[in-house]
Amino acid sequence: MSGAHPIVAPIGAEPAPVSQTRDGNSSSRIAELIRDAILRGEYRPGARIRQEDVAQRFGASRVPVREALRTLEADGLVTLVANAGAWVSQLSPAECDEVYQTRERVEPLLLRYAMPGIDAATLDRLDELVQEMRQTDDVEEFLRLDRQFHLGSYASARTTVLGDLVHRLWNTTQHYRRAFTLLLDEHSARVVHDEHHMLVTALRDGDGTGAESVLAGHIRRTRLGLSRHPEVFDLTD
Amino acid sequence: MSGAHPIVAPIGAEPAPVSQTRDGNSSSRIAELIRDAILRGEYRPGARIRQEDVAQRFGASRVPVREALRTLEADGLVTLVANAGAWVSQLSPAECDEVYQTRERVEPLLLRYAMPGIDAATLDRLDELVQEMRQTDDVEEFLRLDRQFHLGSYASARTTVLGDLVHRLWNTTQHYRRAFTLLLDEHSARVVHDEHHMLVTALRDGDGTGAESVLAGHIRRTRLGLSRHPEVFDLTD
DNA sequence: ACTCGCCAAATTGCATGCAATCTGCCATGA
DNA sequence: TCATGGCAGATTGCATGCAATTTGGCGAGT
Repeated sequence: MSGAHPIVAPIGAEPAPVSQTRDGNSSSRIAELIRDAILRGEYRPGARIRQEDVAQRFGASRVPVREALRTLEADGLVTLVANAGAWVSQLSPAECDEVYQTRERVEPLLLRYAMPGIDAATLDRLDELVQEMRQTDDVEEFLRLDRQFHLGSYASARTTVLGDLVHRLWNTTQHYRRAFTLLLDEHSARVVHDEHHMLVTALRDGDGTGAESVLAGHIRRTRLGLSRHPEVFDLTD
Repeated sequence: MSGAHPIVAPIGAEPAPVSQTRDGNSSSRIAELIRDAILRGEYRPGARIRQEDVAQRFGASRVPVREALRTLEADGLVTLVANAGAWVSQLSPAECDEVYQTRERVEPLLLRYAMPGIDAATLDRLDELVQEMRQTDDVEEFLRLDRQFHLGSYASARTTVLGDLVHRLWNTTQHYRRAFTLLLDEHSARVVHDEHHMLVTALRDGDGTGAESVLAGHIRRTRLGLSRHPEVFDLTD
């Protein structure tokens, strides 16, 4: 995520490079591959990541792997300890709560940035996603759709730092969303779907304040739900 | 900043390493040195950073320098372009506005986290800083005191991600705060000082909501001030 | 049975060197 | 005069190899 939107196209004292992020970069590629593996749940929180393993797996030497791990550390997905190694980051209940409180304040802002760019086609697509979420029973499928729904609602925001920040917050809490989704009873699930629907309705009505408020409440509800299920953080791997 | 508070002490499937961040790490050390140089203004926005130069300057090879640059890229202080090089990041007016809007929402939250830990001694120290800011005429001194004041008011917050996030936001806007401070007329400066004083008063009264609101307004005022001075972003290096 | 200290294997940290790519300048031609 | 192509120097990207540190188990001692 980070690096996807460079803070600025470098224009400097010295001639600016062409801004074509070729990304033929081995370390960027590896960072993305490890990130995906973590988000998919292939690497689980607390699991150790050995440089040599990753290097061999992706056909590179340990140097670009180390750079990728630095990137992921800053993303909050990996915890590095000098001379000891790298582990997939874990969140304590308090830390997860912190991330959700941050999301509660920041995502409505990002949504506001996105609103001018949300057209009818986007709204229809969001409605579709709400329906698909209502119909699926598969946790992984739900997670994928939920992510598509929310990040999709932000997609038209022409931001640089804020979009990246929200992506990071989503990534660091991905595991706990997965565990929490498993615990959703039918009533809670219905509330979630209704809130999604209310969000789309507010967006369709051009009600920015309403949309912000629905979204904040939605995140808040999830945060409170998580705080009632500390067992989500027991990683009996 | 990032890495100072690992998301969590790694406790995992495999034996957990001792959490003593020895930081004898060459790349961490170099990241910090470059970060300081950027914040001091020694490297200016848009300036190119050559790996070999940094390596020689700090007595290391290019490998740890590259890792440090990756860290700083994720911090938003450096922009990397594959096969071309590293530049000190620049913010466009729109991006800076974005960062300030984010701060406006996030810093009051961090302040709320900090409040329970703010004792009388801290409040006295904050008052002292307000006085010192009133008295100084030196821009660098003011910047230093202002940073101490605000980050100091957050210091007792026992957070992990939120504290780091705020530090990052402060760092990426440091150059523009410096340029903006130069433009402050006497009236605006007085308003700033008064707001600082109001913040301490609210904190002393245990008025959390008031403190949050003063802080949000303070950041907002600065943001609007910046938007009236686009020349701050002309980097005639 | 339990603790402590030590040693070999495993792993990380980094310097070196070479290949790939880009930058900036100069020659060539319109 | 200006645009274009291409080459040499400079710079980045990465594989290799070695030194430093940690890990985990074994044995001595209590």
